[in-house]
Amino acid sequence: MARTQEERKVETRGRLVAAASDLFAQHGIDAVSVDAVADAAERTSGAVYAHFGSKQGLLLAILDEWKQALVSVIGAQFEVANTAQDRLRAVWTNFGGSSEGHSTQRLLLDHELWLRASRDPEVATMLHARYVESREWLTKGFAQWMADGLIDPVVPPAALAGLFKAMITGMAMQRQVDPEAFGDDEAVAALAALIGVRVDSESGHLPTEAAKSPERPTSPKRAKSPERPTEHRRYYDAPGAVELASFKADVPIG
Amino acid sequence: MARTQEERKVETRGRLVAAASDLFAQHGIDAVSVDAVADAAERTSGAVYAHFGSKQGLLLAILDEWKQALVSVIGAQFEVANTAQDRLRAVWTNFGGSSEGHSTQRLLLDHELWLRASRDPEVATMLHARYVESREWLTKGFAQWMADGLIDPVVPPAALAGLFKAMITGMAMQRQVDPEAFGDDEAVAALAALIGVRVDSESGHLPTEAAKSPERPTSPKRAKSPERPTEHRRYYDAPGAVELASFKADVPIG
DNA sequence: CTATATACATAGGATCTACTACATAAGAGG
DNA sequence: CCTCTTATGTAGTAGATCCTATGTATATAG
Repeated sequence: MARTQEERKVETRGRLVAAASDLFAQHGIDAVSVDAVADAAERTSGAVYAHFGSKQGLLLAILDEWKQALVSVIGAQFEVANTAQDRLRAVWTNFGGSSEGHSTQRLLLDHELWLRASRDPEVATMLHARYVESREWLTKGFAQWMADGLIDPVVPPAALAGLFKAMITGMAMQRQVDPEAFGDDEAVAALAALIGVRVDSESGHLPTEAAKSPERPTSPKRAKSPERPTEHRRYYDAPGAVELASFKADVPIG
Repeated sequence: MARTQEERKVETRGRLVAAASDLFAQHGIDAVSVDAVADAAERTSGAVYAHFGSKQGLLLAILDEWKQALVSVIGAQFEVANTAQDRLRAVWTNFGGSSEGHSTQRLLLDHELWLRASRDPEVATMLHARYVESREWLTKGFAQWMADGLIDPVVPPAALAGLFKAMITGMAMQRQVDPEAFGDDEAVAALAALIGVRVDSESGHLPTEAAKSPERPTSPKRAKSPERPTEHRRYYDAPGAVELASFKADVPIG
């Protein structure tokens, strides 16, 4: 079986990155030796240094590899369900809810990287880029939802994207150490409150976008009765309100 | 200067724990050697092993030491301001807002411990205990606020405590890597939405508790007009609603 | 004042790890 | 086939780290 050198190279690189991701997530970066990674990839440490130059280089390669994969995953989740509540639930179960298997590994590795980024500028730069990308993606989604009248968030979409990710991450962390802190329903309710999901009080469901979209085309001012003093403040009332375009960075979910 | 042996022992133990906390937070647990800790405490590694038996033991001792300190800090923050909005702002600036100095170190060490807890059951047990304690404390506070009619959260107080901490932690993380993701105002707005701060629409302030408390003594059902289909769901409408007593654990802020 | 126990210091061993030269095998090109 | 280049394997080193065994000075007790 004659394989081209390029193929060989690509495969081992893939093997090494995959093995490193798994091991780093499972045992922590510092607890995993370069040799262990190479063994798991059925290669040797020589290959690691030929490809990445150092253990740090391997780490950065992992980060680079992740930029795309993540966005597409969360994107898919957002499109399957068609009530907003169900979408939130899907996202939550996928990224924070299930406390075993893949999503936990993702969470652990993400935190490992976060910690390193807080101390190593090089890692910080790459992680920041990843966050920015995912934030922009989420921002667009939320802006569309707003335009469709599906949601009525307390902050503008750009900030909403960051806060949404922050909330998911925070909730996932909490659940990891203390599973009884809150239930899935409460988690979803909290997310709903943040993004201001409009709920049909009878069905508990959001109208479908097709039916609703023409009704509120550009997120007009909500007709609120001035005599209700306990209404939540909306972002367009708030003094610190900012425009969508003024935001530049965000944090991804995985 | 004749010091009793007990005094000597207590002092070195304190020195070691303090030095370890600082160094671990600053450089990460794995990057700090036992000798480095001892040096910083002006002792030797022998003292470390005499006191804690292992590096892990030192870690657990740090966790133990922290259980109290934290609760009192956040407690103080909650009492200084008297509008709910200002209290939220105070908590946020103290734990997540400022991206330098003490609060960042706390954040880093907290994450370091969280990561270890996710892999080491022994650490997990202690961290869990710490979370439980702080959750119970927060729950009481929120329950009181609800009774005073200050807030109208989307979930019951017990879950609210966990979600509140989750949100703060998540936001602080986000800001660490991407400071431009959202502003302080948006962060506070998000917290306000979660806990359902009642805002006087004219002043933007919550009435003082003294003035408000007699008015709504036990968080009665909010008079909501049935014809407003986009109202947020409240926890007492939700199917997964749970009683306060059924919650047992929570996550501390520091 | 002597004896014992305590709290910490000192020195070193065994192990591990990131990384480096060098070796080898296999594809690429003529 | 014969050479050049590339991808990976092999072996070894220097340094760091956790921990142990033992020494020592100070406090406490009789």
